[in-house]
Amino acid sequence: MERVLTAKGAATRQRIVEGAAQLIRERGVANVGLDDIRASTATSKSQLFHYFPDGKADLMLAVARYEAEQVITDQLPQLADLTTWRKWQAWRRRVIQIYDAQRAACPLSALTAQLGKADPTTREIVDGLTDEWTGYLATGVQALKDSGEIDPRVDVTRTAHAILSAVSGGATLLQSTNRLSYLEDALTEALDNMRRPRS
Amino acid sequence: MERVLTAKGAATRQRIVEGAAQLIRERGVANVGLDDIRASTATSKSQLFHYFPDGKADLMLAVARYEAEQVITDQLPQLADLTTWRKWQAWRRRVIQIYDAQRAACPLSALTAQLGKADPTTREIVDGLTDEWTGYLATGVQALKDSGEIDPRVDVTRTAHAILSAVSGGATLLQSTNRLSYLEDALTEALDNMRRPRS
DNA sequence: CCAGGAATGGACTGCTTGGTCCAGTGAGGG
DNA sequence: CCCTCACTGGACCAAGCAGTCCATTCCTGG
Repeated sequence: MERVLTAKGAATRQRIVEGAAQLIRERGVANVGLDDIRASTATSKSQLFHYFPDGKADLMLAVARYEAEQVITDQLPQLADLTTWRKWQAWRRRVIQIYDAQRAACPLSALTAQLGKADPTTREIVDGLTDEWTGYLATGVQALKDSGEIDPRVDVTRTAHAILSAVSGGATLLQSTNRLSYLEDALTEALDNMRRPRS
Repeated sequence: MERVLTAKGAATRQRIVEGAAQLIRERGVANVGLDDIRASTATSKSQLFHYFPDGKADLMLAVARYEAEQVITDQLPQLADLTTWRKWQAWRRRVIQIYDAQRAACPLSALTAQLGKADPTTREIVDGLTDEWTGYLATGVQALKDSGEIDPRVDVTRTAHAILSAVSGGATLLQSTNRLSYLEDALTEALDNMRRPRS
């Protein structure tokens, strides 16, 4: 599976993945062919198959991995340091800023919906991203509990799930309606909710 | 644009739309061709173009309209009667039941992501659905305020947006991860949040 | 400096698929 | 009864696209 790559080869491969990701964000995966990627990245057909022997599916998987990684790194460092209420707010602003800027598709949902949902490799990528993201959020909720900033009766997992759902849903609706308010409102509510006393 | 349709013709057209919708739910829009639809609905190529003169795009739009309508009607009558807290809970159960049953794709996000996001007709369909859905939810939140079941300081629009985002995000994550807990947790939190006293 | 494998260019192929065309069939209104 | 027009069947076409192949160039270690 793994081939020997020189530094130059690795650079070309990376250029292909990033160029393909860019095109897919702009036009959607259905409207991007290998020839488009070839033209956009100044490569030739044989290079595409040299670096991705299994063809388009192989390349799309690499793009999915790249985008999944981007989703997390775009939110760093805030996502990894949710230790105080103020830092949660900073993360919230960061998330809104990211999605406001890219508008287009949340790569996560775009790729999930469009690559075969049944494909186990795709599932693995998405599951990994979801778990990692949930983990960061849960750690942050727990930190607020530990420091006494929120009610100790708060259910950590459920709260983390609710917050992630808010981001995901807000991003989906942003993409559908081009209105940012869903994401803003959903995040505001989900975060405020965390601080309200339990009954 | 509008052609004369006999009763028989209308039935055939409807059979095509429903069959196409079914196939798309199962396999995703990228993996459904006109020949698949033709085979699955026991029709011929010429019928497809007879009822949808502009071809595949035309048919896909009809499917989108059909699915958007389904999203609302599936939630009736509960969605239209959110006048007490118990009825909100009944709606919540209904939503979870629907998505648990269909698992596959939320037709909304599936179609949104895959048809051209830029296409104004698609946007119109999705916007209409979103607005209608938000409207039902906002009416329900207002009803609880009017009856005194929730704090009068609750922001109706923001709450409605947060709840819709919770459903959308929960559905997206269900589709991605095949786990129902995101939707359950997000809805539980969003609804509980509505009842908590404001500060 | 020279082999040998990595990297690149681009022509070519075969299949899939959206879309066209025309020849028939059938049912309802005059 | 029959004439018209909606309806149906399916062969056929052309374009787009993933994937193949081979010739050529580049780079690096020995």
